Amino acid sequence: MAVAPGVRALLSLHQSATWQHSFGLIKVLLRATCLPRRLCSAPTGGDETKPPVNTENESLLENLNLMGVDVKMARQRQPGVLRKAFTNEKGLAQFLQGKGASRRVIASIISRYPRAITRSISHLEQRWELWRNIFKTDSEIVTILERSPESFFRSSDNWNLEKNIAFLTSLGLNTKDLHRLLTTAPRTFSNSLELNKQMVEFLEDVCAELGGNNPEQFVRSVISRNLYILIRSIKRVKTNIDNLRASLELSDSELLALLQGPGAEILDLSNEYLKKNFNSLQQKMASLGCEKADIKKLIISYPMVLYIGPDTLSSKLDCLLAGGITMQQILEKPKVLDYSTQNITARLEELQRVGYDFQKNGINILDSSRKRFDAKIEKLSVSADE
DNA sequence: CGCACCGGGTTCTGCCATCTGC
DNA sequence: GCAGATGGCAGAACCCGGTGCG
Repeated sequence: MAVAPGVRALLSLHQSATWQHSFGLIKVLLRATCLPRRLCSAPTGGDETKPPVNTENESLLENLNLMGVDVKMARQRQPGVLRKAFTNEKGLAQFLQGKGASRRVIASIISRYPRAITRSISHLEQRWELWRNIFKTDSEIVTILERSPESFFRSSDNWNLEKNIAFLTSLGLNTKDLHRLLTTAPRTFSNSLELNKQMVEFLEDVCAELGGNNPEQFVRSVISRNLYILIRSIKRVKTNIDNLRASLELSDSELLALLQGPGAEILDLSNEYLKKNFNSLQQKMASLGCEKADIKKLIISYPMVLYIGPDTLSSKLDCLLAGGITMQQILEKPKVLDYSTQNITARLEELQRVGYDFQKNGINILDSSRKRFDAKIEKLSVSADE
């Protein structure tokens, strides 16, 4: 999964004369990449002199307005960019247009992440090339940019990006994993290599401390199950792990199994939220007559239950219980909690209509796709008519 | 054939705080 | 003291279908 060979050469070129450090380069770039007439904004009347501080670049504002950028929003987000003497809004717009972005999308990107207009064309080309190592088409990238401009533009360090790709690949993540990762949590790739390494090392340590014998596999498993893990702080993940262990009184092997299994999904919840949900779950279940062991069993077999907010969970449980389902059945088939309260309510009504017997048939029917559920109901209705 | 088990797909940014380098 | 770079935070589920087994 090596990065395209040409990219490295391009990168080192760029490194030796960066946008920020060479005014000469800026001028060359501007001449090369912008339209002839007022390529890029310069302060009114200003020559090469810096504009007075706290003064916005008028011609830049004009350009942005013409491009449909929400200048008010841009000012609110990154006021400093509007004061810059030299920017590359037109070059950026042309570049993105060439990749298939619409005028509206380009304006939206700049409005939400103004610093994008400080990136040079060569920087953009290099970065795009690196993303293209993972995405098959430009339009996929445009979609991500529209969704999260910051993920693409926040860092000016293409070398770091390249190193990140190499690092993540070295963990044994395949192309498909990287694709999912960059699609879902693009910020991961703008993290410093060091930060990503620290999280990986932390996870490896967790695995080793719990007696796991394959830390690399553990890390792959956690990342694959929770694509957001690398954009969380170690503190957050560590606190959640510690809290889970303490509140469930888990042994090392139980915790290890939980973390590399379904538990990975809840590691990135905010600490307070996880704690709050655990407490309210505990309270709710106690009020329904559950033992401590029941709670532990539920969370180990279905940690996603801790994802559900107190109100949602409470109404979901009430709804199931009111429909004639027992807590014991829910504990056996917790996946029914996956479905929305609305969905569950509607299904319970339909099932009641055809006289479905949960005691006899179990509750698995609630955990099925819409298609399968409807087919089942259809069949039950027919046989009831006979 | 019907069912249960199980894993996968979708998704998650936009703001603020803190440093750093000029 | 600036703008840039980067870390970190809050927010909060739902649904589908392949497959293998009885």
